[in-house]
Amino acid sequence: MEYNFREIEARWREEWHKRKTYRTGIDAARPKFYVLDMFPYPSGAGLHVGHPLGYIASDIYARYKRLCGFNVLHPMGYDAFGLPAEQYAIQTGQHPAVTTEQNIARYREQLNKLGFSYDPEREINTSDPSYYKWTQWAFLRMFGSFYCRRENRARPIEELVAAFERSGTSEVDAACTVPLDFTAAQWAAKSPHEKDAVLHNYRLAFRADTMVNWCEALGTVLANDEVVNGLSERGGHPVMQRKMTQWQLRVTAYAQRLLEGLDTLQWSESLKEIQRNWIGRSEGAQMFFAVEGSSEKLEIFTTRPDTIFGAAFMVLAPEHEAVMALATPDRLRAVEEYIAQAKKRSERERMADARTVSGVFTGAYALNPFNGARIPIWISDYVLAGYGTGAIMAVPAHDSRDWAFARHFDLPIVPVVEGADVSQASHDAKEGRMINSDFIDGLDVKDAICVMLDAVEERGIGRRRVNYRLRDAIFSRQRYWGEPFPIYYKDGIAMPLRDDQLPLTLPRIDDFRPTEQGEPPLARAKGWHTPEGYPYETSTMPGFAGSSAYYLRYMDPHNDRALVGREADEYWRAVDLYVGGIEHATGHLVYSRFWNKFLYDIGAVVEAEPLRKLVNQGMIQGRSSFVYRIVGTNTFVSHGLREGYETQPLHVDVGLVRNDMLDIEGFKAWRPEFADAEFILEDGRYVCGWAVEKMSKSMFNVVNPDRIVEDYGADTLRMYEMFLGPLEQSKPWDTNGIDGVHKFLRRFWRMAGSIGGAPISDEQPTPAELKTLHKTIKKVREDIGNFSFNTAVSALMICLNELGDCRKRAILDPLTRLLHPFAPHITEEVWAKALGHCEPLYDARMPEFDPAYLVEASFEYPVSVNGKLRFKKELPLGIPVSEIEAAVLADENTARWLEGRAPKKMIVVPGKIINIVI
RNA sequence: GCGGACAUGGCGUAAUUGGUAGCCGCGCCAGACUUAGGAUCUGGUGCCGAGAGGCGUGGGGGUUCGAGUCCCUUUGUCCGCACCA
Repeated sequence: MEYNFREIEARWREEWHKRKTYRTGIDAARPKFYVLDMFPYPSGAGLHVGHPLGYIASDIYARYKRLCGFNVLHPMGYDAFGLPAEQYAIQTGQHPAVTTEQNIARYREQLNKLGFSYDPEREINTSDPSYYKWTQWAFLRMFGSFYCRRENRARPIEELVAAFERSGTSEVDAACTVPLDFTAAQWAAKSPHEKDAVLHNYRLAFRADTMVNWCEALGTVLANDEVVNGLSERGGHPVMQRKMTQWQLRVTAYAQRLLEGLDTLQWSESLKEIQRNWIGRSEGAQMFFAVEGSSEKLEIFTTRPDTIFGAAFMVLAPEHEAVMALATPDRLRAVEEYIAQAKKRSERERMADARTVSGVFTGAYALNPFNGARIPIWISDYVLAGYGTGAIMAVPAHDSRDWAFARHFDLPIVPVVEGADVSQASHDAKEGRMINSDFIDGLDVKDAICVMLDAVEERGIGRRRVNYRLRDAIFSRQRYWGEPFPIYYKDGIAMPLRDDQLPLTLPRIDDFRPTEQGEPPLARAKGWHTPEGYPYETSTMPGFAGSSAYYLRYMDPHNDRALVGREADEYWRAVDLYVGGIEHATGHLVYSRFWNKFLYDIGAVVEAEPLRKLVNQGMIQGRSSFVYRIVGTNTFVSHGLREGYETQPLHVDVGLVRNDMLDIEGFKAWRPEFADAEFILEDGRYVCGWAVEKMSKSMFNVVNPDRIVEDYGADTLRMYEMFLGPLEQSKPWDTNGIDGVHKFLRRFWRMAGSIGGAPISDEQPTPAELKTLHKTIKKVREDIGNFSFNTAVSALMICLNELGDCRKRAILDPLTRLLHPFAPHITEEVWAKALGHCEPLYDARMPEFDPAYLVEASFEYPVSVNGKLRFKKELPLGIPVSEIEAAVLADENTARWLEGRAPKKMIVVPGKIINIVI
């Protein structure tokens, strides 16, 4: 009987649904295992063949863990808020809630066809009020908290207020936007608005003026990770720097813990490194420079306090607030012009000419705090307002950017580290001996830094300081399709809703554009205010809000009293395996860790780092096909014959190409312009060219998984996606190879599944069959453990090759279990129908190894003579070296290779190699 | 510019982690069967050479009895960060 995958797969989809096979609950008797995928944003385009790669890998792992006896939580849901649905709504008038619901239905159907073992009752949707209630709830907790540096955790804001009332800022050490200093009396004297502003300076979710990435085309601000090369990640629109009042999350308060936590995670080193760079910790000194003729001090940050005697000039960012006050009257106009020009330039323009040196002198001078030397103060956009203090001391001899600036404006370049020719380039390395540097002359750079840090603190010039590149996350978006803030405004003060007022649901509106006054679309909603008439916040939360704690919600998705109940949290605790793309390295994976650390601080969850192991699947690229049209004609020449013609390559839909051969009739029907196309064939066929490109509609290289499932079945698709190459590697999709995997499943079916062939026998397997089986079990278990699914699939194929035709239960039973994670439908069918098991395969345990057949029981020693490998000698494991030597010398092969000569020595590495030197 | 990863047949890849390079699959070649197909099965397939044999893991050098694997150097590809003081 043929392998009818359509019928088999439909049947088991139905059975799993009916039996609620993958329903998961707390089971204290079994160890738990939590396997999670990064949930998708349900875009209108549906899935292409690249999307399920990670889902297939995680499902294989989840099923494997179940077979090993674990209680596996393996859920799926939808990250449903987001910009594309809203953009689509603006264009078509279709409400995002409607399109999102349609898209989710489509995704669910597509995923369901792939045989994933998700618990359908745990599906979540971030745009569902019962879900975003808890996003709002977490936001309110952050709003009501500050970060106590002394306890190194978040504390209720009421404690801070109490401290202010008691003693002002004197006993407070808290993360803040701007350091403040006031007494209890001064606090008491503040107006409600002033007190509110002070508290926002400390809240973990707060409103403040800040430089933001403003995207005019999208009409919203964007977070740093949503801006790529000065363009918006979504849509690629230009992004400007602009000062605006925005909600923010004080992620910087957690910078150090986010950094340290990385060491406890089983993530790839490269991903950890990306996060370390993103957090960007640097140690140095904060120093104050007096300004000539002014009582104001200029505050700078440097990692190289040792080079202060080489400070030739100071540079301020154009946005620095002291700039206008510093500029002397004769320089004022030049300074103003420069600032105006800098403001006009978009982030992208600024980056584009990063190498062009520009700046103006302010006319003012700072004084070197060590020797009183006059140092001219300049402004330039190579100094960023957002990092450090927005001001630097420039040491052109030892910083390449300062060097370029000094060269351009002909400023002095004084070396303070020995052995550098600073006329050609700066000497940036932190090595060498100090010169021209007063009391630190002769010291090594590293020692000089330490001595200088002490000197700076002793003399009251400044203090040691750690700076982070990480910025606070801008948390409001001027959009409609996101979580509403549970905030209303009373006399201009942001007030939180009470927990029992949650969720604050998103009102229906039908025009999604900003208002004429430039307010967000929510300002159009009628009745968008509290019952008392106080207006609600009109911004909504950004995409990462809903995805920051979703893994917790899966543990307890229907709980309406807590984000996650205590019992569920303590049982499931953390995600044991998280699979997703590397593109979330600096976005979701930073925000999630921050969010969770906060929840941990307030006692809402029990784990500080809940994403224990992370595997990044590679991207599936497209494999585009080309036809070659002879220029000026409608004639197409086959790939191998195009030399000698002037041709223009045209993308052709990969659906019209099979094994690189063009379906000519299909091609003619594809586009009216090709209806009368003519072809120059090679060997009677039209061969297409190909190239690896991003999988996208415009390249006509999108492969839809539905079609693969239709043609080959889900089991084939699953195995082939794994077979394509290492999970973590990017690789192009190429349908060409899929027959090999499909053939394998057909052979398995013929061997184990088909009814009507030879009966399944209870005969004892031969030692060779058993050895093959156990070798395969060992290999597949190891490979799944290492996420090396491609080699696991190979091992299964080899197993069938070696077994030939074997209808023995003792072989087929374990083999079916072993194959099940990869090809769940066919194995269920074989298990129940051909092997006649009554209990579900789902509950079956993996067979234990039979030690008698372990491959390690013996070892094939490679024997080399004078370094040339000659043969392999199979010997039992664990015998002493002397016996190995004797056995090898007695071997007839040895005699042959020695050719009568006596061995000078033997090198025996137990379990490795035997070398004879003659 | 800085940081990271990678480089193996016509193609995707594998290599007991320092031990006979090329497993498995695609493609290709030959054969069988055939209702002629983009089905199935069997065998072959790194390169050069008629053969013996030689050469082969981007290039060059090194360590080692032995290197795809380790070290140095160089070239190329991909990714991340990019005036971060």
